[in-house]
This record gives sequence, structure tokens and C-alpha cells, in this order.
Amino acid sequence: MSSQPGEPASVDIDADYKPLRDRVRDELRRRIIDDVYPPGTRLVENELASQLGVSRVPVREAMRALESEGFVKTVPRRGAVVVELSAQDVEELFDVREALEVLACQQAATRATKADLRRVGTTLARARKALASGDRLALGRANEAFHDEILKLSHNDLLQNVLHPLQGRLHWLLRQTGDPYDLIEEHTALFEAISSGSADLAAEHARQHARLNREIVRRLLAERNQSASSA
Amino acid sequence: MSSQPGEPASVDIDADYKPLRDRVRDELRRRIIDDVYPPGTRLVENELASQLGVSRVPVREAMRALESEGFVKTVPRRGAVVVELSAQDVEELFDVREALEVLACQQAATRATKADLRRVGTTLARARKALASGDRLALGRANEAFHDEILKLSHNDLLQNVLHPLQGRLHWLLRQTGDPYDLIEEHTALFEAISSGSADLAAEHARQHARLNREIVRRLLAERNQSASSA
DNA sequence: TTGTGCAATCCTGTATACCGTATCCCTAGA
DNA sequence: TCTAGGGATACGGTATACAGGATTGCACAA
Repeated sequence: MSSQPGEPASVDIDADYKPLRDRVRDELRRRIIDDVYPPGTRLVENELASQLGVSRVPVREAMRALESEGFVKTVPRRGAVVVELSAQDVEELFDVREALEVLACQQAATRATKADLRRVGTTLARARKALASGDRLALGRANEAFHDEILKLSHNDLLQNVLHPLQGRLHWLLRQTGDPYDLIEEHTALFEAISSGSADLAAEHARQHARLNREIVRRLLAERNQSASSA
Repeated sequence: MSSQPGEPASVDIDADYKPLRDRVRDELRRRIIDDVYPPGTRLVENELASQLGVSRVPVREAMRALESEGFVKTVPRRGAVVVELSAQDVEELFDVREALEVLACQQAATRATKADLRRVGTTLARARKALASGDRLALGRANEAFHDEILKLSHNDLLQNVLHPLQGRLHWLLRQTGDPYDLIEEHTALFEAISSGSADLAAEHARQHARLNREIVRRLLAERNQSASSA
């Protein structure tokens, strides 16, 4: 059309336009993850709508999205409640996550570009810095970002669409359990495996990492349940 | 509480109640799969609403659901269009499907009950009968049912929630390409591997089956594209 | 003939109001 | 203490309105 060579493909006047429903969804998801709405909280459409200064329609649509992401459960005619992840839910989450993250890392190994890898390297450096300065929050965020970026390296849109919400729930879970562990060595090894270009090596590391991660979360949950049952 | 032993957990006056949005979603999905709305068709809220005799709200919610299932693509302020699966989409579909179906079969091998296996056996018999009588439609349905049931054998709710929509798209694709192949031997072998209780064996067969399936679809698509480009 | 600009139109996104009905909760009564 | 009744609450759905981006078609200019 009228676009000059070198310019982005389309005109995109409104590239950053986001429907209200999506902004509401993001805000509610954030509140759930940040424990503003702890598990068990009822999410009442009218309350949220007036609180956010929007009508019920976008709130309803946001709620359906959060339901399909697994953050809330809707019982027909009773409304939506923030889910409490059961032990079985956690196991299933790790089952599926392992299968998909192994695939993501395999594909990342064969498809990642130099620029991709540089970006991940930067994120890892940020994590190391956060660890050194003892900033647990920043470390957690950097670790989350690491997984998000690995996922992008797969250059597989469907995989990203499927796995991303699961990772969201995983991150939520890790924040609930305190996420008090050092994954940097693990992540570095995984990153190197991917950088090597060997799909098999990357897969092996991804599987190992997922399993270690699962074990840690299992232990944390077991501890939490013990202290809860003694109350 | 007040319920007597042996009675269902709750009174369940309305056990089969389904929100309108879900029924609309199912109906629209059916129409897409049955090619009533071929790829590229614009889905206009008002039209569908008046056609189905409902208001716009449930139609909108159904559309979002179909979007997250990957049947339609919506561009903000421009509306929803039935997607046309690109070659890359198909590859990604098979990538993720393979990873998840391998997991499903592994878990099915260790978790399936006798009753589960009997049920699948019945479905396989149905497929054989359909093949013998040359009923292609029934054969296709039976093959779809086979995969749905294997998935249930995994007794993994999350896995089912994630994989089921992908299988829906896959079945859609197979109907588009004509689904003209005989999978019964393959399915029988997979079924026996699962029945044996060996996760490794089941995984191997699942992987092999997924790859064969992918090859067949690739060939069919290549043929279709050739005949399309010569038009 | 081919393009270009503008106006009319369509449709989405959102708001508002309202209704029926299922569910929940509280209270009064046995 | 338990149960039944009744009101309050909130979901699911309908109807309507409207602003403004997107699309289309047409007239007009090059």
C-alpha cells in the first residue's frame, strides 16, 4: 500500500488497542496471582464491574477467559470462585507441563536464532543479579521470564498458546508455596543445552528440570499440608 | 448431610442444565466442522443471534470459546472468521498432539480399568463393522470416538481439557482432507499396548501412530494443494 | 481506464436496564 | 437442635442504545 520499504507490514494505527474485556481479564488474573483474591474467593460480576468502573459484559467475558485458563471455576448459576489447586491438580499440571516444555525445548534447540539466545542470556543475567542481591521477588520474576522466553524460542504459536496459561498457573502455585529455591544453575544448564542446538540434549535437560521442579513443589506442599493439619 | 447412603451426592434437579452460551458454542462448532461455515466465513453476531433465536450475549461468549479452541480467529473491532489451517498450523497441531497423546497413552496404560478397556474394545469393534460395511462416515466417527476414549483412560482432567479441543480441530482437518485411510490395525495395536499395562510400550505406539497420521495428512494436503494450484 | 477520496453503512464493543429463577441465608417455629 | 419458609442476592439471558472503527460503494479526478 502506501507503506515504505523497511516499515512494518501494516499501518497499525491502533496496534496497542486492547479490548476492555482483555484488560479486565489481565487485571483480575493479576489480582488472583498476587493473592488479592485468594483461593475460594467468590468473584461477583456486579461488584467487580462497579469496582473497575465497567459494565457487566466485559467482566463476564473476562471471567470465561479466566475459567478456560484454569484460574476460576464457574458453577452454573452460582458464579465463579477462585480455584484451590488440589494435589491432583498439581500433579496433572506438572504432567502436562513436562510433556509440553520438553517439546518446547526440543524445538527451541533447532529453531532459536542468535538474537533469541542473547535475549534469554540477558534474562539469566538478571536472575543472577537478583539472586546475588537477595531480591526474591525479582528472582521469581526473572525465573518466570526465563520460561516464557524459552517458550518463545520454540517458534511454535500453538505450543505457546497452550503452554502459556499452564505456566501462569504454575507461577501462581510457586508464589503460593514461597518459591524459595535456586534454579539458576538448572536454568543455565538448560539454556546451554538449547544453545548447543541438540534437540535431544535440550529435551533431556528440560525433562530433568521439570521433574526436579515437581519434586520441590511436592515437598513444599507436603510441608504446608502438615502445618495446616496441625492447626 | 441429610442425604441417605447410596443416594446421589446432591439432589440434582437440574443435572442436565447447560447454559445457553454452551449450547450455542456447540452448535456453531458443529456447523464449522460440518462445513456449513467453511474456512474464511465471517461470523456476524447479529446474524447468528437472530438465526438461533437468542440475544447477542451468548453468541459473543460462544465465539470467545471457539476462538480459544482455535476454530475462529477474531480481530478486535472486525469480528470473527472461521480459520483456514495453514501448513504451519497443521504441523504445530501435530507437534503438540503427539506430545500430549503420548502422555495420555502412557497414563492410560497404568491407570485404565477393566471397564475402561471394555468400552474402548466396543468402539474398536464398531469401527471394524463400519469398515466392513463401507460406511466411511461411521468409520470416521468411530475413529474419533476411539481417540476421545483413550484420552479419558488417562484419568487426567487437565490433559483432557487441553487435548480435547486439539483433537476437535484434528478431526475437522481430517474431514476436510477426506479422512480416507484405514487406521484400525494401528488403533488395535495401540489399544493392545495400553491394555498390556506398559507405559513405555503404549508411548511408543502412540508416537508411531501420531507420526504415521501426520504423514498421511501431509500427503493429503500436498495433493490438495497441487490440484488447487493447477486450477 | 485506473485510481483516489469521501460518505454511507455495517458491525463490534460497551453500557444500561430489566426480568425470571435458582441459590443462599437468616429467622421463626416445632 | 433441626427444619421449613421467605426474602435477598446474583446469575443467565433479553432488549435496546450508541459511539466509533472498519468496510464498501460511488462519484470524481488524473
